[in-house]
Amino acid sequence: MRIGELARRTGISERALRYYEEQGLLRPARRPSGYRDYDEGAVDTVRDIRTLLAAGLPTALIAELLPCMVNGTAGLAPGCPELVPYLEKERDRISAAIDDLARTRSLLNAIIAATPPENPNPPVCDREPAVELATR
DNA sequence: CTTCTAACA
DNA sequence: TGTTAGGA
Repeated sequence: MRIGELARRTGISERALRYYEEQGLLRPARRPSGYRDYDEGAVDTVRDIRTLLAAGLPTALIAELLPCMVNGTAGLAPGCPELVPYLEKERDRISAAIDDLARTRSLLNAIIAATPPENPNPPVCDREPAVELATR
């Protein structure tokens, strides 16, 4: 399929798809016309790329990881276990990030729970709202 | 009409 | 990343 179809099927802009190729994340074949030619697997690969990027993994690591997670099997393909240490490091970083967010959520929950609705005597705050608050 | 590369009021 | 120019 050409880039337009892949973009539609993944919801990722053509611009981003070309950028991923530039970063070594995708290696589409080329047609005589020069148009990129993606195989069906590209759809899933793009999903993995988005997931990994969203989690904060560096593109360089993702580029090495993708070819190591071939078929739908579990574990890295043979000849790839050297990546495990890096993956463990990313996993630990993500765990720490999750913990930080959980603390933030707890703090907000405490504030929300301790704030009575329709506060008749609001705390002092003379500043104007920075943004229009939705009234719904 | 679709895609390509290169570049940025 | 978006967008656009200038081509194929």
